[in-house]
Amino acid sequence: MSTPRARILEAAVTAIAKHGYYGMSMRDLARSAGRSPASFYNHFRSKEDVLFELQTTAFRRLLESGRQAVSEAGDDRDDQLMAFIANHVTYAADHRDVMRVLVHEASALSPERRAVVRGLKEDYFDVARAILADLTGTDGPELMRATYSVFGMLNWTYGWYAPEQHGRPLDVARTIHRIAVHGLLEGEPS
Amino acid sequence: MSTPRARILEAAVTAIAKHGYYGMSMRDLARSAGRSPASFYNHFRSKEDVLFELQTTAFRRLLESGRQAVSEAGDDRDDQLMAFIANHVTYAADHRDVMRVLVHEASALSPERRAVVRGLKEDYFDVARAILADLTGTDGPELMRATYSVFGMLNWTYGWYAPEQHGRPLDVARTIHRIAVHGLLEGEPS
DNA sequence: TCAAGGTGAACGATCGTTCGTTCACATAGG
DNA sequence: CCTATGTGAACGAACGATCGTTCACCTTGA
Repeated sequence: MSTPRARILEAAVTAIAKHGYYGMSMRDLARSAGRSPASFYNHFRSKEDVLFELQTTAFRRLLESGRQAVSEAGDDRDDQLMAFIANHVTYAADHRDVMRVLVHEASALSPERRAVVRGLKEDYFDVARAILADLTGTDGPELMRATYSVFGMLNWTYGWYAPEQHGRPLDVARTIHRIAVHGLLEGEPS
Repeated sequence: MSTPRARILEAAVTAIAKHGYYGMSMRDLARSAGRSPASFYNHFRSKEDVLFELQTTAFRRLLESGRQAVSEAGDDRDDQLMAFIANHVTYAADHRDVMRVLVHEASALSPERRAVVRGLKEDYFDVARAILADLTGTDGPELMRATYSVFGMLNWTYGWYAPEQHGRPLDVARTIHRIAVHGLLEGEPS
């Protein structure tokens, strides 16, 4: 069963990912969701509400599954990092349009709502930062640069990953984890 | 001296980076550039022309400076990679709005123009891929995953780098280069 | 019979763009 | 040294189209 709300959200993810928030018209969205533009307003109060709901629910899901994956990975920091990376890459591969909306369309929200999303983003960031802090023993700007760099590898995947060319999501996760921990030259003399 | 075209392009970069291509109105752009909306059309044929010119000139500049940096780095692959990374990070730090437009706004162009930009992107990608291929001895999907991951670290910088918090651009470049080559655990027992 | 959810039409606003005109200035003819 | 003519760039106003949203009304299932 799919409620009207769910159908609209689903169509909105696709449309926003393709054309951007401002590039998606309500008429296009309604047509994709199989209803009239007017019907939309029986389920949402405004266009911005849809974007906000998309971003918050997706981020909460990602945050929650990330925390759970880490907690199930045991005490080894390396395993925890791999679990975090694998969860993120798998989620991104399964919800590419959602990831694109998360990365691209934060600035279209009102300041208050943008702050909510930013808060979720920081919570998620801190999960990885804590692991990397223990793993590397660094802190301060160097820890921040390293954490952001790892997130760079993770967040960029939505833009290039194609299953038929780049292997399974877990292959991508392993590559990223290996680079993060050992670099490209693992096992070779430097 | 700044020509009218240059002033418009400058204002457009800022406006598109802030609101997105569809979110930037011609009236806002004209006001930021200190002229009327009508005057704009004495210098450009359409709104899309501005985006296209922005993306192509910026990408060509980045591509050219990247190639030059690599060619000046000598024969050592590791030095070449560092030169490529440093050039990219420095450019991104000096032109953050441009980088945001490059990363976010490719889909607003017509298919033909999008293909042109994609071609530049692939040329730039290949510069790094060639270095990484020699450096790691890998190829195929694993090489692709690794190259994309390095680009992830690079392209993500525009979103988080703040000079007052994260050191100089060269510090960021060194962190990324170190992770790419040796990983986070350089010098430590694994 | 009555709410819940659907719709076409229309709202005012704003979109990218064009139009007709004016202004500043450069060049050339006498 | 004037004046005439041409030109590039500026402008306010307006174009038709489309924007997000609302309204009055219709259908439908309990």
